[in-house]
Amino acid sequence: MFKLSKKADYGLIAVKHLAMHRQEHACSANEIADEYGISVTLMAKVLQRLAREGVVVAKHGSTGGYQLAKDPGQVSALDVISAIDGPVLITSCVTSHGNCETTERCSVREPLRRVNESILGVLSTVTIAQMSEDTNERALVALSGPMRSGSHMSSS
Amino acid sequence: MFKLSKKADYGLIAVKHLAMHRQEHACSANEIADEYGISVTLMAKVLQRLAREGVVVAKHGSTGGYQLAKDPGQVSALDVISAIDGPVLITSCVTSHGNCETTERCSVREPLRRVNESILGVLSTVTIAQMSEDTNERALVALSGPMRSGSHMSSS
DNA sequence: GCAAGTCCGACTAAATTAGTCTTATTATAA
DNA sequence: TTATAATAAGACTAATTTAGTCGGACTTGC
Repeated sequence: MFKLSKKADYGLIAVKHLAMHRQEHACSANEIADEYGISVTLMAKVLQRLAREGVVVAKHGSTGGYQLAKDPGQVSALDVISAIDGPVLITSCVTSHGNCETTERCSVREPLRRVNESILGVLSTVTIAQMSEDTNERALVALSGPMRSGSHMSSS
Repeated sequence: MFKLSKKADYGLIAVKHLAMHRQEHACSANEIADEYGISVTLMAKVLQRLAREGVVVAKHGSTGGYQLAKDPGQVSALDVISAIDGPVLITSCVTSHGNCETTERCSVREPLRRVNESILGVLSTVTIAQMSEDTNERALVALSGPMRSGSHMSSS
């Protein structure tokens, strides 16, 4: 399809959570997973991947957990997504070395490469800090009423 | 991941081919698949999907084949992709009715929805006509030399 | 030193996607 | 009218990707 993997999704949730508890203690995978009703082991897996890629830092031991490695304003959604899923490429053809078997005859490659860069641009623009701000707004709205339908129509 | 499906890829190739042979006879699935070295049956499957969605029109019979339903300038990459893969949604949460189990607690939904719309915007901007133009440029360049590496660095 | 709690990496299972095969339908051409 | 060449559609298999699990290693605190 054209979808973010669930892991990347969880990764964004986790990183956002860490951003909002930045000044406090390190958050364990257990704590985060519990808060959002996600499988603990799966969340742990996502976090350790983020740690390996340097997005978060892990602290071992009984009081351990994870913390953001950088300032929330310095971490983009693209950083998180590509840390978990690898480089964002909308087609296999787009990769630097990648030539699919259709190679020279395939003329959609160049236009798609341009589209790919646009998407990278969008994703790298959005920072964790922005996503956290947005959360606060929504939380306030949620307090004033349930607000189910309406207010968001997708342009299909 | 975050990748276009192969079928969508093939769909774009096929539609582009049809755009470039617009004034001529209808192109059969066999002809297109052969030209790009793709499995005939798979290409047929992709084309019949595009026909069902109204992107191309099918002509039965011995001199039959496929033709573009609209002007190449009126068909966007998004039209082709969503015809084959369904609506483009970067997360399952983004859908109109869709509430993942994390529902209210998940605060990444709104920011991601915005990102999703940006991507839709990019994809709907690119038309088949543009992609065909681009092809012609590349063909000319290909004549003057192999040109392998260089000229495109991805921002990773 | 010992125990509790955490991270880490390899492994297995499930779901999605890619691709194939077969049969039916349609329209042209002889 | 009959043969031929094309699309249409569905079931089916295989491969890849993604989701989720398990046991081991490490660090802290008692």
